[in-house]
Amino acid sequence: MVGRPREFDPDEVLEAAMRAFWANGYESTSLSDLVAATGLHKGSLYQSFGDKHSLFLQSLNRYLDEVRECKKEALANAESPLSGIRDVLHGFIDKSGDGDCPHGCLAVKTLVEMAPHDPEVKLIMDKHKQDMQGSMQAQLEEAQRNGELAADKSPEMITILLMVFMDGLATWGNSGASAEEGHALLTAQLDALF
Amino acid sequence: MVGRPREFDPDEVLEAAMRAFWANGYESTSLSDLVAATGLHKGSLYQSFGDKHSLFLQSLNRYLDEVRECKKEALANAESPLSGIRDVLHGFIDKSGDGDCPHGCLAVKTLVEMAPHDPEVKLIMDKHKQDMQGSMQAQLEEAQRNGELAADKSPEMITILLMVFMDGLATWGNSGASAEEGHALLTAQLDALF
DNA sequence: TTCATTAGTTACCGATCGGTCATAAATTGG
DNA sequence: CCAATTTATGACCGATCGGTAACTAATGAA
Repeated sequence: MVGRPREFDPDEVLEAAMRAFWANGYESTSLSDLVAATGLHKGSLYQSFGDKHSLFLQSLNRYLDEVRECKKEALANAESPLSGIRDVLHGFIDKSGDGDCPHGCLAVKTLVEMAPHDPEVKLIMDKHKQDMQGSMQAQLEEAQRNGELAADKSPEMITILLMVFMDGLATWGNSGASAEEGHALLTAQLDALF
Repeated sequence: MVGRPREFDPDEVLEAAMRAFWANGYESTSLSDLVAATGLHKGSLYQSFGDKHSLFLQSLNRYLDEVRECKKEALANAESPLSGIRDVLHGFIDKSGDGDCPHGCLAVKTLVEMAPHDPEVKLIMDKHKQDMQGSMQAQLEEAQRNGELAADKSPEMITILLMVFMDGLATWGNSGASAEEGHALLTAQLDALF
């Protein structure tokens, strides 16, 4: 038996909630904020997504899925392993700063705000880190086999340095840096490492 | 005329409050937490330090003062301009992770959590950034004059890349990296840039 | 000793927090 | 049309939030 049909698109609602968390972080985003952002009422939110923490986890996963999708696309269309890396990272900068998205990176915000004391969040972030690290390192190893990356470089170390750099760039962005500055810094960092 | 003498050391109290904010961030640190951390009552906190936001600003300034003091010492005792830079940054890693301090960096936490929507905090952080950037860049320029740093390097770019890297490292630390890993990564980053 | 002044303590404030529940509305199967 | 089921809505919950005011305690100056 089928009851009353829902009047909203769960996907749109989750997207709206994600943006709210993205803009303000977990603690500073109240249920009222989420109600305002999504357009539906408290009860409906709870019925469809569970409590605030659960809604956050779903928002976070959605965000990370988009990040991974973005990475996957960039790597698929890349001309070479090394330029794939470049494309992925420059793409992240574009995504973080474009007009309709809140500034900064939800992943970094979450890492700083929640990971230290929230095991569920930490698990998700650790998994994501593994995924990013794994694919970037694989890419660099292939670049090394192709001769695109010098043999004396360490793919693992370069990968980590790039990931740390991207985390730092997201933080740096909070003090007002633009996307262009971000691209310039990333280019310099890549030149230093390759 | 002199009234009843205060029964606590304002400096110790501010240190305790700072650690509380450091460990949990601004929003997640409630007045009850601060009362528990400092040992005094709400009323005394307000009388001596103003409201929560004001107390946070004082805690933040105290933290940043310590950071600058740490930097100043390291530079004063350095064998050369470039090793001064190394000492400062490795010193930061030691300070962030040692036993009696909360993990991570209050500055980065604050940058991520508050700077985007708190102008007073942003001003403080911008000033701090200027200070750090200025002294590091000056150090690198001197290194360049001494021939310790190659002439074709850009002191400004290296400075920013190092600051971004340190921000990233603080974030990275939230997913469980140890101080030793931090030192190893910093060494690699320095080797890439110098 | 008295009094002004400052600090410590407690009870209390309205607002908001995250979360629940009873009810109304909308749908399909019988 | 009626019952069963699901969703939407808004009133309501206790707890906690940051903040305040009234009162007590301790001090030095007069």
